[in-house]
Amino acid sequence: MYVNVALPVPLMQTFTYAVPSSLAQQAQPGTRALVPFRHRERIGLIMEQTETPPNITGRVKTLSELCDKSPLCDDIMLELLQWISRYYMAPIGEVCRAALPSAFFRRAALARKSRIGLAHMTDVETLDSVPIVFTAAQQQAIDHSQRLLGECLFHTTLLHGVTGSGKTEVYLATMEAAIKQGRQALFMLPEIGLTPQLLARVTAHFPDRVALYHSGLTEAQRVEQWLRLHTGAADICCGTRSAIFAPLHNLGCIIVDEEHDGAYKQEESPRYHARDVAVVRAKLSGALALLGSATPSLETYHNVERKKYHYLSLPDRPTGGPLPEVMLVDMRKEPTSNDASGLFSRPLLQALDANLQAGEQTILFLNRRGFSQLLLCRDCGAIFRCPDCDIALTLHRRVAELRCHYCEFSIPRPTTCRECGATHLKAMGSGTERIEDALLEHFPQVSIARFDRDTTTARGARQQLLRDMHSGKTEILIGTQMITKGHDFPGVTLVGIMQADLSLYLPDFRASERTFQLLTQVAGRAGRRNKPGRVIVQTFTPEHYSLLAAQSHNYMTFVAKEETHRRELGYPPYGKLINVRCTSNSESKAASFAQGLRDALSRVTVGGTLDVSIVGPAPAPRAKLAGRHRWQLLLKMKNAADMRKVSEAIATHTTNQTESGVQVAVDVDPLHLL
DNA sequence: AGCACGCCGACT
DNA sequence: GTCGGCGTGCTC
Repeated sequence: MYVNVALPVPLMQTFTYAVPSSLAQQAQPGTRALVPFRHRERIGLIMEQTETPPNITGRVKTLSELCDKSPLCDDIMLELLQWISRYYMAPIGEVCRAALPSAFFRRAALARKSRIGLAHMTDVETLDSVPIVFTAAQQQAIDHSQRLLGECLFHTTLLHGVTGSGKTEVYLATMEAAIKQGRQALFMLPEIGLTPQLLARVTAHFPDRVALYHSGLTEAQRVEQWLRLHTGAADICCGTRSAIFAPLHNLGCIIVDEEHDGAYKQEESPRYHARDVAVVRAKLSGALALLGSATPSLETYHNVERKKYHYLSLPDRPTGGPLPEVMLVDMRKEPTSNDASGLFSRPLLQALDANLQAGEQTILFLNRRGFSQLLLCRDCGAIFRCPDCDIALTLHRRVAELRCHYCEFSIPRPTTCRECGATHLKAMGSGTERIEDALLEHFPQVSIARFDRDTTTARGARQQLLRDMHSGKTEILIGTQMITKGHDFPGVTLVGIMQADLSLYLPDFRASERTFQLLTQVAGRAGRRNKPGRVIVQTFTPEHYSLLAAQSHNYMTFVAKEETHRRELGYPPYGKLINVRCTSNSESKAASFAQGLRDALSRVTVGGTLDVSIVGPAPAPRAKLAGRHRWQLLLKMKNAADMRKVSEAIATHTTNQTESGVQVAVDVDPLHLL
C-alpha cells in the first residue's frame, strides 16, 4: 500500500511513499507522517491511500513513522484543502501548512503527538438564553436560519443590515441553534483586534465554549486553541481568515461578518478568499453560510440576484438612531484660498466650528498618511523617487524624512534637488500631517490627534489614541482608512471626508465599490441614538454615482449603476479574473516570460477553444518593488468553467517552461490588480 | 522552500 | 594552493 503525502514545499504535487504493513492501519488520510525527503526527514500530511505505485524512475521510499494516533483532518477538510489547491492554483503542501498550526510540521512537534487523541463530542447542553426582544426583521432572519439548520442542508444567506441594525443578535441566535443541534459554529471576522465588544458578546453568550483563532496568537496558544476545537472542548470558533480551517468536525453554521472586507483575501500563497472558502466548506459540510454586511460585495449580491443565495435585510436601526445626513460639497465651486492649503471647504469649516462650539467630536478622513505625496523641484521639475520601487517618495515632515510607502526605504529630508541642486522644493499633495497643521492654524486651542500607521505602530500608542477619543479629550481626530474599521466613537457627530476623489479614481475596477463602502462605513460612525450625525464629503465630482448613493444611503442604486459598468467590461461578478505576475531582477526576463505565457495561452486549446481575453503583458501598477521588476498578465474569463481550463493551461505552461530567475505568482479572483 | 552540486575571487 | 560566493536543479 502507498500514501500520497503533501509536504510543506511550494510544489503542486504530492509525494508517494510505501507504507510498512505494521503502519497500514494507522496511515489514514489526514494523519501526519514523517517521511524521508531529499536527504532528511520531514513531516507531511497524508492526503490519500492508493494501491498504485508512483510513475517515477527512482526507488519509492518508505514512510518512517506516523505522528498521530488518529487523523487531524477529517475527509471534509481534506476535500476542502484539495479544492483550495486546485481553484487557487496553490501548492497543496502550502495549503496544508496554512490550514494547520505551523508547529505541526516541525520535528519538535512530534514530542506532543500522544496528546492528539480521538475527538470526542461534548454533550448537547441546554443553553440558558437571555430573553431578548427581537425586531420583526431580526425574528424573521432567526426563524429562517433555524429552519435551514433544522434541515441540515447547505445554504448561503446574505444578511444585509446597516450599522446598528442588530446583525449580532441574528448571529448569536444562529450559532445557538447550531449548538443546540449538537453541531458547531464558526464565526469569522476581518480583524480580531478591532472588535473587542463583539467578541466579548460572543464569549459571554457561550461561556467556556469559544476558541479564539487569529494571527495574533503565539504558536503555543494556537496549538492550544486548535486542540480545544479538535477534541470538542470548545465548539465555537471565532477568528480571522485562517480560522476557516478550524478543526470543527460537525459544522452547523459559518458566519462571515463584514463579508465585503478585503482582509478575507490572503495576499500571499495560498491566495484564498476566506469568504468564498467559507461557502465551499459549508457546502461540503451541509452547513449554513451566513454572510453579513451593510455594504455587500458585488459578487455576493450578484449571487442573490442569481437566486444562489438567500437575501435577508435588516432595514431598521433599533439601537443606532437615524442614519446621518450626508452632504456633498462641490470643491469646484469653492474659492481656492480659504486657507493656506485650500484643504477645507466653507461648509466643512462652518460645521467644524459649530461642532467644536457644541463640545462634540469630529473625525476627518483622508486616505493618505504623511505630509505630502511628493517633493518636487520647482526649477527642474524632478521628483524624489524610491530607487527600489520607482514611485514618488512621501514627505514625512514630523520625522523629516522621505519615505517609500511600498517598501521600507527612507532618506533624510533633502534640502536641495539631486538633479539640479536647486533649493526650492515644493511639497505637493496633502496627507494627514498637513491636515493636522492646517487645522492647528484654524483652531489653535483645539485638541487634535492623528490616527494612521505612523501614529499607531508604537507600543500602546493606538490604545492611548482610542482612550483619548473615548474620554472626549480629543476633539478632532484625523485618520486614514484605519479609523473606519471597527471602532465605535459614540461622541462623534461630524465626519469630514477630505478628497473623496482620491479613492474614487484609483486605477482599479473596484475603486467605486471601495469608495461607496468606505463612505457608508464612515457615515455609520457618525451619530448614535439621540445625537444625529453629519457627514461632509469634499469632492470635485459630486455627480458620481458612488457618492450620490452613499449620500442617500441607497445600496441598491449603487449596485445597479456599478453592475452596468462591470458587465460592459467583463469584470467580476460578470466574469472571472486571474492575474499572473512575473517577477525578476531582470526586466526583460520578466517581460519575455509574460509574453511567452500569453503566446502559449492563445495557442493552447483545452477541450475546445480557450475563451479568454488577455490584457498585457504590461508592467504591473507597481512596476518595480523592492528592487525587482514586475510584469503582469490579466486574464478575463466569462465564467468559472472557462477559468478552470485557463488554470490548467497556465499550470502546464509554467511547469514545462522553467525560465530561470523569473518568479510567477498566480492570483485567482484578485482583489486589486496592484 | 531547502539543500546539494557546481564553477570563479581573496585568504592561510 | 583552498574556502566559499550564490546560480540552478531536484525533491516520491
